[in-house]
Amino acid sequence: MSEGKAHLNFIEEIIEEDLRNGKHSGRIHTRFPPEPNGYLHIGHVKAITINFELAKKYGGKTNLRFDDTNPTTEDTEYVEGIMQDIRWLGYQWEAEALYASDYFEQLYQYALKLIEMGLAYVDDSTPEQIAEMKKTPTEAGIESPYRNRSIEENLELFKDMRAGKFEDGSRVLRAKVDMSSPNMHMRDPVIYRIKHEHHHRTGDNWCIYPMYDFAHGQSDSIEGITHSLCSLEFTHHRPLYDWFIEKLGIFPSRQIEFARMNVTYMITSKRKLLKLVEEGIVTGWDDPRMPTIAGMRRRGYPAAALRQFCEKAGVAKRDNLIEIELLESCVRDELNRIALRAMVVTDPIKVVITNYEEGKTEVLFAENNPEDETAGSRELSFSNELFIERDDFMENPPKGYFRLYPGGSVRLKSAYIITCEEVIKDENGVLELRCKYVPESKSGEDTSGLKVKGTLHWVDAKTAIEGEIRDYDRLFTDPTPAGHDDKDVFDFINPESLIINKNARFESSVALMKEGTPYQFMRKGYYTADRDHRPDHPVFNSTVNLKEGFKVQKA
RNA sequence: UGACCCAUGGUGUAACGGUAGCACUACAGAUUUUGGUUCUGUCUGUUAAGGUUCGAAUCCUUAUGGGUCAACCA
Repeated sequence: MSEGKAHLNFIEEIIEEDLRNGKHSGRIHTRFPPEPNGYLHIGHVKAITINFELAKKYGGKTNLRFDDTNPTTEDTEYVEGIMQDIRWLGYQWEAEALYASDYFEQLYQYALKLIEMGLAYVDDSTPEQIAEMKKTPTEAGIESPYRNRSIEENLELFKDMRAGKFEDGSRVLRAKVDMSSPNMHMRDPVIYRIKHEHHHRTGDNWCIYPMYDFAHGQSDSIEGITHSLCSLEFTHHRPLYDWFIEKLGIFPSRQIEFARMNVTYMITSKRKLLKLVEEGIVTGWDDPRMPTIAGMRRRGYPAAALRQFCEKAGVAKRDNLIEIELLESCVRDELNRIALRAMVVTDPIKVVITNYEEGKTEVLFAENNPEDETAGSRELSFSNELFIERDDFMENPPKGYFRLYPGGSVRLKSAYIITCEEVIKDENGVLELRCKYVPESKSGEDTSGLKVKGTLHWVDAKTAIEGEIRDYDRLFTDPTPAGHDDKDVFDFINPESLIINKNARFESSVALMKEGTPYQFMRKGYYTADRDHRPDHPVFNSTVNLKEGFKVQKA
């Protein structure tokens, strides 16, 4: 890392302050606490990196704890997916994955303790009545008629709740805090509800389940979490978090809130993401256009780039909207370093080399990665029939165009310099280009003395493999699709977010390429083989384009 | 209109009472067998008004703007 003064974010400042004061003997322990009810997305990546990187930086530990206190929405399927995603991001949690449901008995005991202290009561009111009595933020709430039940009665009722003697929704356990607090969360929050439902881990052992507020802080405390990092919307929960810890006299974990990350052209609403899948706008949770970790992985975004992105985006408490260009920059930066180069012509136009012996095939060599000598080189076949990109030829080139045009010369990457001598057309356009090559201009041993402006990618028509390229663009046409009061995100679906091209010609080495490995198709962009990829039928997903310094205006 | 949080270039984030910096973006230029990479440069900023101070992005006050909170969700 860079020398000089370290720029600490506000969480690091708090941690270093705690370290200076010898708090918790210098121990740092964080946690990532997803609810297993969906797939992880870009917003979670932020939370994951903050928790794991902070612990790493200060020699601490990070737990993975599933916040599984609501059996209605949770499932083991999600547990598996979440663990896979975190591992893929490059993080390893402390020991085994933990579950809030492992603490159900302990939490129950805490609740009994609270009742015994006169700080919790069973309320028989309906949900509507409870909401009514809470009133509004500007108006003090009123106390429930059940608020002053005796401790004995509360104990008996709560035990009966656990024993399954009551119907769902007929009663709840509430903490006795302050019905007139300006903080709505302190107005006697519900801490246990009755749900006769099957839990993905505890099965049918319980019919009462703790609410978030009664599970999260205590779980942190049980695990000895020192710094419990969460997003800003939990700020109002902190007084309650502290209240339970204080009344119960348990380990004082500290909650710290940061602003969650928003990225242009992306949405993170679970409901809306689900709708994209259900309506078939995308092919699934791992569609390469999805902001899910699974989607970004399939798209070809490297885990290191995602980590780098979060680090560069920083952490603070103000609302933010980070431009997706920063993410793409991180992706390109990483890919430029590691991606092997290859040549693929996406929209082929045939080139015949008139002065090259027909039937002859020559082997040329091309470096795999100019950024990395150890990446070695590969073989390319060359013959009198080639393909180049349709965009790389213009009959009437504009000023500043230095690709191929009638009478013009270009270098074919890692091969020879060619000159266009004849254009064969029909009414639909250019059919074929007839060119001469310069034998002395062979790449690496060029004695021709010729200098050309342009270098084009190409493939040998005789050995090229035909295949498919799936070109992905932003899913939405608006940078903040969810940020309009008068419009829905579905009003901003980009109709061209996926363009499938089945006419691409790949150099023959594509047969050796593997799913998930990043490649740079020279002068086009970064791509990764999809799971549908086969050696004889290539299928690649576009990850991100190369930066373009020159744009050809289409006629 | 109750409480709480926040306000630095187009975007994000630093500066902890003492030269407003870095990154992304955009735009130039150099290098280049990828119009990529690399390198160099340019543009643009402390929400406002008062106050404290030799000195304020930073401390205080007020205003303005934005956000959050009223699930038996997390």
